[in-house]
Amino acid sequence: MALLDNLNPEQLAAVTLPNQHALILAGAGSGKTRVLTTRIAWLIQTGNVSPGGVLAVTFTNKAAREMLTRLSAMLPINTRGMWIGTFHGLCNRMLRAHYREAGLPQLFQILDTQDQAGLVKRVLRGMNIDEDKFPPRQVQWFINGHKEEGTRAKDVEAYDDISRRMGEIYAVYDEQCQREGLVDFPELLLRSFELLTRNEVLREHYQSRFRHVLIDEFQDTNRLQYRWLKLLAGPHTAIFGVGDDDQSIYRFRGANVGNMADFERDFKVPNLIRLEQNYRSHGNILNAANALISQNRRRLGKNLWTAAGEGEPLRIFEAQSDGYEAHWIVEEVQALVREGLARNDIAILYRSNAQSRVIEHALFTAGIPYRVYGGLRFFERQEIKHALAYLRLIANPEDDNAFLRVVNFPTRGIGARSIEQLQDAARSAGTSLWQGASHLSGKAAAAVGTFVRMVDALRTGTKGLPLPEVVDHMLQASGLRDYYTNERDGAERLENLDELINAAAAFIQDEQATGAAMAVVDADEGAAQPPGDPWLTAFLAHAALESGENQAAEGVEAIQLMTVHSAKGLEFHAVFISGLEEGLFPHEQSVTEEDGLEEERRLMYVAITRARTRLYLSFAQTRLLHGQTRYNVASRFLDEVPAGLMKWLTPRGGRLVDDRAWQAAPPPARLAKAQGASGSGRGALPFRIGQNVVHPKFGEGVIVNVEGSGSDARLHVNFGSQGMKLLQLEYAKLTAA
DNA sequence: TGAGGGATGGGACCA
DNA sequence: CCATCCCTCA
Repeated sequence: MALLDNLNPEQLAAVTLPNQHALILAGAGSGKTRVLTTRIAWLIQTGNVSPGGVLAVTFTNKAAREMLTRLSAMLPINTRGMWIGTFHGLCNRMLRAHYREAGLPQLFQILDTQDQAGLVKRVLRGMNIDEDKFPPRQVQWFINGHKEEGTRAKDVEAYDDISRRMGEIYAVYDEQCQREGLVDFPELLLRSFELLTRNEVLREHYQSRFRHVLIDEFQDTNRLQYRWLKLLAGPHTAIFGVGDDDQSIYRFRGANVGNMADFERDFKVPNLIRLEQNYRSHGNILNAANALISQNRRRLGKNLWTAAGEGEPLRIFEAQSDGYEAHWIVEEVQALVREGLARNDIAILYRSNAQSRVIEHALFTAGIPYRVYGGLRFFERQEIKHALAYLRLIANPEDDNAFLRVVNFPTRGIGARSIEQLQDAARSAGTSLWQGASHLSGKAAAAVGTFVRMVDALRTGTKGLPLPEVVDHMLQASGLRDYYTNERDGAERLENLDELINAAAAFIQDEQATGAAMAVVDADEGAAQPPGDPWLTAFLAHAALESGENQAAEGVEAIQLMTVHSAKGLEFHAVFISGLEEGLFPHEQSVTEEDGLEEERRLMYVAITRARTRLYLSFAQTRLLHGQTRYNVASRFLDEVPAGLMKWLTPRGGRLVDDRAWQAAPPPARLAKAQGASGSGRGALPFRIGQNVVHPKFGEGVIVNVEGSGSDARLHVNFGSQGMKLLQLEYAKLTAA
């Protein structure tokens, strides 16, 4: 069968397993996605299952899209009836189809993280709670944490005053969501879970429908997601879990690697297959990764190998400062590009976003195109959020969040005072702000009334129009377009608003092709047409569920800059891992966390395994972080890679810098210029190593070493009986003896 | 209402 | 250092 050509024995075994539960331990670069999609295609082609009997879950929309694309290339089938998507996307689909049973309004809307934070703040104010004692962020974390454990407000364990109060806030928050018809991300899952738990008929319907449930990135599932899967699996359902415990790097957002072991135990999984042949990296890179990860104690165990040769050694570079490190990276990048390597096949990775600035600066100065991943995405931009708020009001005027966001944007003379009156009116009448508007009197009533009439006109005026035209009309009538036209730096925002019209058009096109998100018109669930515009509702859900990474301009061929986290799943010919310093990578906060160091090591493992042929590791002796210079020790991860695999580009071990070293290697001219005044005057320390000095408190001592330079310099001074002290030159009152 | 000052805090991510 | 938030003041 052509489908199975070119699979290795383990892949083949996984793809053609009988209808039983299976756990596939898929190492980095072992063809995981291929196995998943081929498995689905094989199941369908051999008549084991119909497309409608398949449910496949991923974590990102990108992964879901990729699966669908590959699948339709393999099989001439309509993917419409298949349930392939993210956990949240599939839960949304289920809740749309059974909104009544789930206790939701038909047009419920989805809150993203920002919206949720706004609502939490509103609830806190409404309850007259001190935001210093209950920071909105923590409240949000509390609520989401409990939802992800499957715990409702009434079941929250109150072990002290704080947690009791938090529980009360949680309850009020949920009431408010229910009143406004809003559902946050964890709520999508919890609602869907509760729906299946309580409704036996539905549960059995889905259990018998889905004969094959497949899960990508099993190591990233949280507890609720695992329980959801367990609930969905009926007596005739085979679960096919694919994951890699060594690549579990999302514990901080609730992922529970233990789910893999639990799955094996709970379902007495008869098939455990390891995919250990790596098709991505050269031997030295893999061996480095293997050696590093073998330091972790809690592993299911796996060892990658490759048929490709050893390849090049890892290249290690020690820089004197973060600026040097960036400069060196740029030089290497230029050399690689000169050799003919495509720029987008080169990635520069870092542990935290703050590191990107220096690197960007160096790339920019050298005129090298680059692209930074992360940051604000399309649907998170303020102008887009504003536009979406108007659309939400068209779909559902009871949406207080949307109402508050745009009632006075663009400004129309509705100040804090009027809004307060409106909120009071709504609260005492027990209604939404929209309804509360009719209870107002005086000046506020007039201004708010104008707004309400405008939105009403918008709704009636766009009824029946194609979605892109609805958006276009809204941009005009709301005044958003005018506002950004007159705004000084509004050009880009204006472009984004136009892009929103395109996004709406593209959404409709996609939907007509695949029909994935339009659960409301999903015939086999028997849902009736909703009263509003179903396209608008679906588009709003899409905007909340899909952050819009793909809306970003692809741009020219550019160097890829990103955190190690966002590099997961990607691969490049050449990879730079920068900032390999204790405290940064591994991150300092990780050492106090349980399993923290192991997670950092897994993160490093992910980073290493991104590289196909060339891998650079670098660190800097000094780094400007949070406005002050930090003096670094090389990351322990460098010691955990066998020395034989590495080639040091700088002399090994000369970690501390003295003033002569600075003079021997002056900063490159370009960099010095870029750094301005701070680049000058280096090396001109008033002290030298070996000099005798006097300190007012410690007495006489001798300088044994110098770190850094200029005002950042730190001196190691041996004060004899007083011990060795590390003194910041700027503050220490030292005088020559 | 909105610009600007001052305090504050700073790990990583997707839905 | 930098971004963000809140508060003040014109």
